[in-house]
Amino acid sequence: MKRYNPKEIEPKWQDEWNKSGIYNAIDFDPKQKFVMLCEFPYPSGTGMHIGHIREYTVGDIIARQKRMMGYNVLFPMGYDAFGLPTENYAIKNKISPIQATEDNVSNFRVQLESMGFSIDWTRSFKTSDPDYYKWTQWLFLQFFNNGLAYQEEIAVNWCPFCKTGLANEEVINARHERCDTLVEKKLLKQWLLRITDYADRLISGLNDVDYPSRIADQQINWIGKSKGAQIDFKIENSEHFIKVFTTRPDTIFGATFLVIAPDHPLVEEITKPDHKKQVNELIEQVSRQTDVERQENKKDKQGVFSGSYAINPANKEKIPIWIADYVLMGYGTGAIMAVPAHDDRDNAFAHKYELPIKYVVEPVSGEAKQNEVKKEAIVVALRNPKTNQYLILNWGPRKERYGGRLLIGGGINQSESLEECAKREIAEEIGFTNVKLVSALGYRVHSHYFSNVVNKDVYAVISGMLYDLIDETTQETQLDEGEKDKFKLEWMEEDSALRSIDDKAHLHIFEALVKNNVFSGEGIISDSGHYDGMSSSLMRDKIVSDLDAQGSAKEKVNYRIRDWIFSRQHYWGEPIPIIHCPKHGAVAVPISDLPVELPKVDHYEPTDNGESPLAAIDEWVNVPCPVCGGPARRETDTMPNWAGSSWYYLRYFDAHNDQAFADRSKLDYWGSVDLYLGGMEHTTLHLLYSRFWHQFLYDQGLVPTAEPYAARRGQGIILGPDGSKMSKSKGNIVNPTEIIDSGYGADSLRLAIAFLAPYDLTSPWSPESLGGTSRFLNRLWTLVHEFNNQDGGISESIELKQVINKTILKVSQDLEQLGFNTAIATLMECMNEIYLIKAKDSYKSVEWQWAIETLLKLIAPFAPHITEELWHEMGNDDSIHQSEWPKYDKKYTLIDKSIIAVQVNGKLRGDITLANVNASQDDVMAAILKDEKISKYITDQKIDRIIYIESKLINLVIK
RNA sequence: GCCGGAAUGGCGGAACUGGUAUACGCGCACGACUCAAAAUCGUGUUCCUUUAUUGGAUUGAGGGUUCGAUUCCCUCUUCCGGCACCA
Repeated sequence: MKRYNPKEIEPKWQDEWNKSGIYNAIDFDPKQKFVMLCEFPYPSGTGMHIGHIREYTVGDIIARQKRMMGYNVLFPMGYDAFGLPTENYAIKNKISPIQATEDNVSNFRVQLESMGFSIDWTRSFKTSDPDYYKWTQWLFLQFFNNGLAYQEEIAVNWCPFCKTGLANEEVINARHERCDTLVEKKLLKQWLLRITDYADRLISGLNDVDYPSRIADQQINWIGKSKGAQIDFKIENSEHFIKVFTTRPDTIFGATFLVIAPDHPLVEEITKPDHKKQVNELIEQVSRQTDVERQENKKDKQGVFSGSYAINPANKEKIPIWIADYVLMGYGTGAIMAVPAHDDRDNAFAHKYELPIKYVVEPVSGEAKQNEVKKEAIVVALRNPKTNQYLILNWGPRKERYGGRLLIGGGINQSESLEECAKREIAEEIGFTNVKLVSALGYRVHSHYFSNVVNKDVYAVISGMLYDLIDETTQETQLDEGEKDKFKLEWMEEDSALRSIDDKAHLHIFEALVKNNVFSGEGIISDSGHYDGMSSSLMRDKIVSDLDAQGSAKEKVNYRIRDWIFSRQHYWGEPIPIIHCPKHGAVAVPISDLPVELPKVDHYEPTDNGESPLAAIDEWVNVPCPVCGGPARRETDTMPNWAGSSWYYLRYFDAHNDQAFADRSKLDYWGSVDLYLGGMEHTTLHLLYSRFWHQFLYDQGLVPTAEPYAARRGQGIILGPDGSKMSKSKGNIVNPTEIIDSGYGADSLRLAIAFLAPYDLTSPWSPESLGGTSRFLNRLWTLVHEFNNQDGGISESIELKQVINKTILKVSQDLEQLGFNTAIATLMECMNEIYLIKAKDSYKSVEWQWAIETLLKLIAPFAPHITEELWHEMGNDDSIHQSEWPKYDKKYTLIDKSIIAVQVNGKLRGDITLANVNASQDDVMAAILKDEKISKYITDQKIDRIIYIESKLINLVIK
């Protein structure tokens, strides 16, 4: 018998497929289309890594199965070729980036083919092809012509290692995501794309696509929409207003000062002469700070008083204007109203500079009920300073509406001060008389609860206080006889008290007093004129509309996302197709002159001065203005490497069109991508950028769909065998080419990688699993060869039909949900069972022929080479990959006998087997009583209840 | 701090809308074949107890709902990812 040798059969079939072109997609085919897209690779010098293999293997499995299911599948591949790594690689090796790209691309192509991916190579391209980037430039001009691409001088994130400006999305923890270098700020004139105009659409569009919530949430998070109000505060003795953005306009009566950013345009205007020195010092100090230092100094906020005051438009009060580093010019309006009572940062700042704190929101717990008894009350946290413990009253087990552990509390008597009340309650309930007030909560707490003392619903407005116990001598308590034993006293440390207090209002008071928490939640408005008593959510709408009526506020939505910085100061990218004319400003390069090709030069090293290396090439830079023909200069910045990938999927629909980025009829046919696989790290980069481009193109009527990708799945990272991220320095990199060459072959690798874990899960690579998958393929090989060598014997096996049909059902279901690991497990199980069946009987028959061919088809998407080989060895002439996906026969997937689990009081005590599928409860009970092993658990017991789940389980409840 | 996700044998992981936890694979142990090894095949493999039978425990921890919870609810711990002086 011939041995299974992947090295022999895999290249053979790869060649065969290449020649026959069976994987090429057909435009306008009447079959239903399916676009299976995987993120195209960046052709680096190091070749493909295992992460690529995972993504493309999974994409290939789906593409192959969909093809067998009768879809017209487009499974394309290209190369994301522009960008820094190639440029750096070329500089280092002293070759041109064009050459470096060619070399790397052909290397990738060989690797991709060695995996047997069913890619339509006729539609392949790389983003650095002038034929391709012509259209990237053309699309950029659509943005430009619609005012969505603009130039501005701004402080950009500058990577000193890569010597280029970066988009916010490329900066992770103040470092460049590619090279991990700390970024600096540099003032440069940059091209930007107005992605902020699409912020809302990028959020709402997520409702129309099938993305996992972790991806959608991350994008929503990144866009950072927050609803609030913009409020104008008039500067005293000035015509100017300071606009502040706040999400909590309901707290405006608590605004005791304003803070503006050090780089706010009004700083000079409001700074009084005798404050100038301090203000300038602050500005200088802040400007020296790097982002990292700013992060570190977060806790210690620096600020100075400007000397000016503003008028709070809500109550016309005069409040000081401060300048401080914790307010950022880059978000909102660069100015805030500070409400130290209800904001952590403002609170810290107010404490540091001794600014007033005014409470205007009071928390509420419980729900208001009809006919509540309203009362004023106090709650006291009593501390023993010697032991640092707090007194808790234990009112017995916590019931639905009363009991549990509480602080000391009680109602306030008429004409009694809070302190008198507190002292009285402590004395009455506990008996301590020598206590001292430590602090009182600045606001009250509203609590709706049920009192079992008066047997009524109570609405208490509670003042909280913290007392120290000075003298532990106990005096007789003055409780009534009945009340005495109602609670026990417990002394607790702070932590256990926080965990033990059962009532929300008491807990809030305790936490606020002991931990000095700032209350930033919702509640009831107080100390705010005629708004008192409103809920904060109602107040929020009311105050904005009232102030709006005076013209000093309006509703406002703010976004965290910034416009996309689109300039790069590098050679290896698409030139931005703009010509700067002294008379006409920035002028678009006419379409007939596209593409603006990169000049072929010897030196293209980046510069330190923020200028692109292209700026030094005079003969390329100096061109006539397309409008007036006068002397003008080309834009010398290039596009980021996210440009080419923002629309590449559309190009696959019509890859070689030189009249348009793609023909409209082909765009209409292929529509949007049906399934898009890619890395989680692109969620707020490429995935967001390309959705933005696509939405814009849709608005321009250039594409037929509103969203580019109907469904997206993010892939988990494959870690090194040691469980940590693969990296050169750790030496734990797994090289796919080595695995193929070692003799396991592509099929074993494909199986191992798909079997490893669910696609979206990060998990470590285990080299041993290749042994398992390769054993599985060997068993398949043996099965078919033994079958082919049999001569005669007839077998009719219901069992065989059942096994195969159940496998068809399960594998089809699993693939639908991208459950590759469980699909393979099912196939392995199927193989095990087939071996058991075949051991019982000779198996040359029509039925076995069908069973084995079906099994081959089910395995074909996972292991395309070996199945194609065996398919042909069984006498088929066509390709298995063009055969039809098997359908299951329902008759053989149903259960034909029942094994019923028997539980007694929920504990498994055995099982009984009945021939009848729909056995009644009485049948089952009869069988149980006959079964000694099980019935011993129920003899002499009264069966209280029987729960019977047909053909599955019976549970006998015994008292 | 905020938003996601996760926690199941020695390891990767499985379990549909609550219904026999640990499928499948790896690893390990023993056996067969072999002079021997590898490969292959067979058997076993959650843990504790026991020679075995048996019994008991078990899905990060604690509580709840239920006849029954890996699955639902509450509290907490740890880990991973994202955001973060965002007003």
